[in-house]
Amino acid sequence: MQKPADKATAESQRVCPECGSTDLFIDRENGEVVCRKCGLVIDETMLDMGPEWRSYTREEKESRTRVGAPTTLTIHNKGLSTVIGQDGLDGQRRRLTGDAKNRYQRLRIRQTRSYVRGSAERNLMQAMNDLARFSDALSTPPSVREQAAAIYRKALERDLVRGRSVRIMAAASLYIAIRMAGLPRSLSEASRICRVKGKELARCYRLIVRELGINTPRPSALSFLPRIAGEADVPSGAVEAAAKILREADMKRASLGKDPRGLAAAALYIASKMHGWNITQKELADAANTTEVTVRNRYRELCRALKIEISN
DNA sequence: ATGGTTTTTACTGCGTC
DNA sequence: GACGCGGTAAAAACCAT
Repeated sequence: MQKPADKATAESQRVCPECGSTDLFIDRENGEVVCRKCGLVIDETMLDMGPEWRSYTREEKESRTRVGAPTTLTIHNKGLSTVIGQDGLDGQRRRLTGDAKNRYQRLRIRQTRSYVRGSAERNLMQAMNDLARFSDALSTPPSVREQAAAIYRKALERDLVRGRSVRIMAAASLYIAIRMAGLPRSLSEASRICRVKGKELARCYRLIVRELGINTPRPSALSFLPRIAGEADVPSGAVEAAAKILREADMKRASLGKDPRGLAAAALYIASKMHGWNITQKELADAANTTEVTVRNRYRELCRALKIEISN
């Protein structure tokens, strides 16, 4: 599914494929390389936390229906379904003999018995389509998209999709994959870009996570730093400083239960202030998609918790 | 449903450019 | 006066029970 570590070797002189910037941020915390300009995650060593399609032992592997790694999960099938007509004519539009008619009748029955599968294929086709668009819009790396596809297939298998919108379930699968990879994307962001209702996205997200027993780590404020910094035009030196602040805050348990984006914005605010760069709270709040008030509150808390003071 | 926590909305006062 | 900042109260959103 994904290659292990063969390309984690030389990330020194890389260029962002999205915007061409060479200003890449190597986030050792998450093992990612992130473009400071546009926030694209270029490379990440993703943990495959996929629930069941991974096999740990030989017997397990052999008991799987899909043996070995599938080439890709993002293609619904190879277009190999066939429909058997009912008009009692053969390929040359001649009448079939009674014998042949019976044979085809049986075939048709067998095929309609597998109707579930046919419908599942249609469903998958639609879902993979949406998934492709969404992952494109959210510029997620291919591995995440694969993961999302796997999650969706699993959800479909478990009959979680019935009665729900394919679009939303696809978006939810993608968002889960994003969370599993620890990418800096918020739910509201995902819902905006995928054009689905945030509430419903959250519902489907929870449903899948619960039913499939996936555990999604809380998004780290660290992972949001490069993006917010880029959007607010904070000098990149501030990112490291802010990261330091956040790590310390984590250590002191000062960041529990707080929105990571607000934390990241506040840390950047402190960092830039200490360096004499003037970035306003509003700019950071906008970049982080939160409010001034939240930035202020986090700012205050961080200062108090870390006992650092800004001269001013 | 309910209560606790967090974020948002809206408004105010203060200092400075 | 507009702007950035700090603070607060109340509403809304969220989460677990």
